[in-house]
Amino acid sequence: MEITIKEIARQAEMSTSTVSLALRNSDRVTRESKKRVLAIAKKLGYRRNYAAAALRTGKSNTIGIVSSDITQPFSGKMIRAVEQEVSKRNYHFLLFDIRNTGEGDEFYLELYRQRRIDGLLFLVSSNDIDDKGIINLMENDIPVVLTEREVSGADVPCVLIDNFAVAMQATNHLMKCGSKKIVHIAGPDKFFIAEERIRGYLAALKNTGINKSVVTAQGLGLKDGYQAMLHLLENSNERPDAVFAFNDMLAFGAIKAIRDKGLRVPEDIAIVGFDDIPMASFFEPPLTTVHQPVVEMSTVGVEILLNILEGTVPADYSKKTVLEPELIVRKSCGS
Amino acid sequence: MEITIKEIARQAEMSTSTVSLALRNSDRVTRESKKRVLAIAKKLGYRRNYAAAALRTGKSNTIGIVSSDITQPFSGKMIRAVEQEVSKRNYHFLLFDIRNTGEGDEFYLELYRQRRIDGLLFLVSSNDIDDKGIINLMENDIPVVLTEREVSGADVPCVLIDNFAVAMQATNHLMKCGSKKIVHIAGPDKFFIAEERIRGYLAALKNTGINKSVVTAQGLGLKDGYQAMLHLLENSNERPDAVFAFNDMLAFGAIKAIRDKGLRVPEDIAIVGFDDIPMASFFEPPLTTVHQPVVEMSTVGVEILLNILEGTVPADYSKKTVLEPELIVRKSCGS
DNA sequence: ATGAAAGCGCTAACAG
DNA sequence: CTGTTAGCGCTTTCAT
Repeated sequence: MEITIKEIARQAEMSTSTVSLALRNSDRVTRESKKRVLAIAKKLGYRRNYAAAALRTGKSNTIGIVSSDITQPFSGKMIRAVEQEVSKRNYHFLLFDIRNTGEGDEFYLELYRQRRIDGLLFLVSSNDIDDKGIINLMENDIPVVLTEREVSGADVPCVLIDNFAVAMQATNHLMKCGSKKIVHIAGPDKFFIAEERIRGYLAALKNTGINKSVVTAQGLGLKDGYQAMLHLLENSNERPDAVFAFNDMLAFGAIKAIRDKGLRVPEDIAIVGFDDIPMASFFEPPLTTVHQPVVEMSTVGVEILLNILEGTVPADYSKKTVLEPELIVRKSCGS
Repeated sequence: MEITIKEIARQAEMSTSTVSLALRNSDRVTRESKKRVLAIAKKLGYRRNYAAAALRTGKSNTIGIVSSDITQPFSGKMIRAVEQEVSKRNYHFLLFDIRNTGEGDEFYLELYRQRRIDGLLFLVSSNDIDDKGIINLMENDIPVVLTEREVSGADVPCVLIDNFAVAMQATNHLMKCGSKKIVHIAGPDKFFIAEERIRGYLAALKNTGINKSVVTAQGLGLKDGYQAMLHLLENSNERPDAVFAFNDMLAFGAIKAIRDKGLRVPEDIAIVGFDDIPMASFFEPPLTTVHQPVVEMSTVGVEILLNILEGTVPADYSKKTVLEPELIVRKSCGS
């Protein structure tokens, strides 16, 4: 038989409402009573039935996490950070890969109503869910927090890094290393951040006399980087001497293509990646790349969402949080 | 205002109980009535309140998924497969990284009672949760399914690959390629499968005259493979000419150590990995490794668990499902 | 085949 | 500060 507050109330000789309040540490209950209730609860091994509480309050203590692609190297890190933060604050989370949830926002609306999730954290930088979708969620009073992107024209809480600035920095670094013909392998169009990084790349090259050349990869995997690079090597009349890749996997794919063509990294072509996945430092040559504060990004995202849910948003709170990435210089651009 | 079955009942001029049955497609309701109910439900945008159903039935339509380490390359794949299967059958899942859940089984018992999860799927091959813990869960009537491991002496449903046989096959392959001194870099002791692979390695070498040599890595990362290999290279009087690594990341780490010592792969030292992560085919040299049917493993695991939950376990069901891994021969052992 | 009624365990007015 | 009471939305006897 499961222990309920009714049973505790009986043993403590109080009403269930007092027990309920005591259990939630309300200050409408005396210390004494709380102590008695807690003792009995502990003795009996009482566990709150969240389903009952959820039915009554309409709150489930559960948030939804939507990931771009849980298969990507750093998604795991983000999710683990989410788990830590969420459990610290006595919440749980339901995880969704956006590639499984179909188009648009109906899925999440459904989720919100059926499962009574309290809010939604998007770990998504693509337009698999677009601005309109996000706004629609907000208009349906679903608390939403975004990482890796923002919604222009609407005040949606978000936590970002400055992709533009760091892409510029990466490109500048390549120039500092002596590269004269720098190409950018961009992420697919559907990623908002791909566009920001393109802009950073272009800005760095402005007025330098260096030609601008952007190839868009088909996806985010090794294969996509390989193909993009191969295309570049086989179809441009002038061989690039440097590549700034949208992410490390594309960079690795590109390196493979470069080597397949009998060229060397960094001697013939220098490379900068993005993400600093574990492999980056172990690859030969060790990859110069941009380290993103992914753990912090997701942790902060969760914090903001839970603060909103609990009405404890700090007074000085700004909807837009910007975190600092860092260019990690290793060997793939020469030294 | 949320739409409830009460509202549907009012509009359909039936009782809530009939509506409830109709919505769940019971055959105690006429076709006609079902059709009417469904039409109205659709028109109104009715969404079942799972919290209420959970309170009433004690079932949450939610399972718990426990992962060894969501940061590992193939955890993402497994989890995505889980998500697909689970949502197909109208369930949800709560995800836990075993490194976040602390010691033993109390955590899951708690989870079961508080959140009313219906069952638990372990995607875990380590003894972070031990046999006793698993058995304890079962004795508390929590449906449990295991992947990547079994519990000796207890009939716990599990889905496995034959680590012993394939490790043997991998080692044999190395011999076939001409290696005479084959070393095994094993996974940490806490992984059950590490021991099985050691046994396979040893069995392959039995009566061949080849010395057996097992080094245990400290962890599963690149760094750990690097250190293990370095240790090997610096401390054994006779240099190995082949390495069978517990997984691909260890293999890559080992390769780095080999190269740092001025040796070549595969000319000086041949390598076989395990897991076939995406990088394996792109690495230089492309890595010979064991491909695990991870997607199938987790999909089957979920299927079994949900079948148990819904009482639809097939008659021919065997508690132990064994899946076939496959040795993928590439270039890292010579050709 | 359908309806009436009870109740899952909890929380929240409201009263005292 | 504590108790009484009602009810969240659903499922499930038990009648009819």
